[in-house]
Amino acid sequence: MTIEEIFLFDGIEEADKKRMISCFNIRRQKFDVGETVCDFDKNGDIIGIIMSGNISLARNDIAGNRVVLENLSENDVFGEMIAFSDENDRGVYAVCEKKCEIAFMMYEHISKRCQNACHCHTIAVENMFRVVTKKAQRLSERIEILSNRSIREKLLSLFMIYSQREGRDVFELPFSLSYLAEYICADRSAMMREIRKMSDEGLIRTDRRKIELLH
Amino acid sequence: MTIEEIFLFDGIEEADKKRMISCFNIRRQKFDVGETVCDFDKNGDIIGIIMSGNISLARNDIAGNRVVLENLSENDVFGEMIAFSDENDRGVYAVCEKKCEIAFMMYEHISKRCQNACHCHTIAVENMFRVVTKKAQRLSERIEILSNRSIREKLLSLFMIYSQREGRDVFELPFSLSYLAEYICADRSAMMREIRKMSDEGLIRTDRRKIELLH
DNA sequence: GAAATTCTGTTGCATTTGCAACAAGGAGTT
DNA sequence: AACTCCTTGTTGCAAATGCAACAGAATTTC
Repeated sequence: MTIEEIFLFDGIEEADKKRMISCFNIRRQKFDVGETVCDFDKNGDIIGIIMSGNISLARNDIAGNRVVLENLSENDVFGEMIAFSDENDRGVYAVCEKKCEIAFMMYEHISKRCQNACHCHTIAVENMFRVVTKKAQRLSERIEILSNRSIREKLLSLFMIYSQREGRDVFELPFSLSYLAEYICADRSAMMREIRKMSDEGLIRTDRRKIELLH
Repeated sequence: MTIEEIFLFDGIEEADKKRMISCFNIRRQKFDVGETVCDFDKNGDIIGIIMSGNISLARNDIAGNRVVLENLSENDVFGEMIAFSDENDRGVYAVCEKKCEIAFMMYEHISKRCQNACHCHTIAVENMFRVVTKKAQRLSERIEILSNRSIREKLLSLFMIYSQREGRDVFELPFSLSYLAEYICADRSAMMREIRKMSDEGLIRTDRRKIELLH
């Protein structure tokens, strides 16, 4: 993926696009699995756009557990200005999950008006708006899942979402069961136990990541 | 609060503002406690801005429990386009918590360009962007709280956020303890028990909604 | 000011969950 | 083939949690 293809510049003419790119002062950087992509304690005003690969935003809680806040892939945006409250989120960082390339830029280039490219700026803000809206939707969806009190309800809630998304009762999770447990904020073994119980009771049928909702 | 004071029009000149308001075709409506403000099953393309009072966005889960997704007050925005995924969120509705007045408008008036008021439109989108960003921050904050596995950790996480926000170790929750339990998605009695335990262990000192973080 | 409603606080008990620990299977590497 | 790493799957046990039910305090409503 090239910088010109970033969603931020969708709908902007080539000439203007080139102008903006040099004006935005974008820095590209590659990362390997496990590397820290960005530490938000030090980089409050930076935003990153994922050109390729996967990263996750995480935090280490008081007990030392890694808590995954979000998983991001191509075309997703991250940055303290976008999603974190400036005061409270000490210790949030982005870490590479799959070899990735990130485009970094300063937030103010988007938020503040650039003298030369007024119209392009407008479109860029609209593009940005669409992305943040989608992000809010995803966060909202996760809250809906997490707001269930039992592991069983969390799972059913998530399974129904994926089932509807696929349009049928059988579907395959796009991530590992370990990750699923992390996502619904439950202990993996407790989750496995619950999945087995649900199978025994005839609620679902499963084979590894393949899930079937019965009736 | 008047329509002219809505954040959406911040930074727009009076004359333009008037033009936009008539163009946006805004409908104002008052609601009493308990009334349904909006049912998103039927109103996918509407957005509402709270002029005064309080509402909450909620969903009834499979078991019939009311699950609060968000609580909103003056100047907050809600609408399916803003925060819900169009496919999965059947059964989401907004309900009045404190006598309120809402300004309703169609989403496309903001998203689509109006022939007459191009520049104003730009500013409106920027204003909207700021609000959605703040919303994403709040959702993110709640996920951080919910991602803790125990009630104790959820409480500590929330208490620390409020304590930092106030700038000191003593603070008063802006909502009831019943609501707090709903917000952290825990059983109220279990939460009360945990609060007492934490007091006994000298972690906190509490008197109703007044909380003090010790050491 | 009385009545109704909500909020705060408590307890016993059954169930769910987390934790720790282990083991088999698959994928990828050397 | 041997090795490593990660995923899936399992279990016992202690601890945390939800549920149901109750009661006094505070707040709101009429």
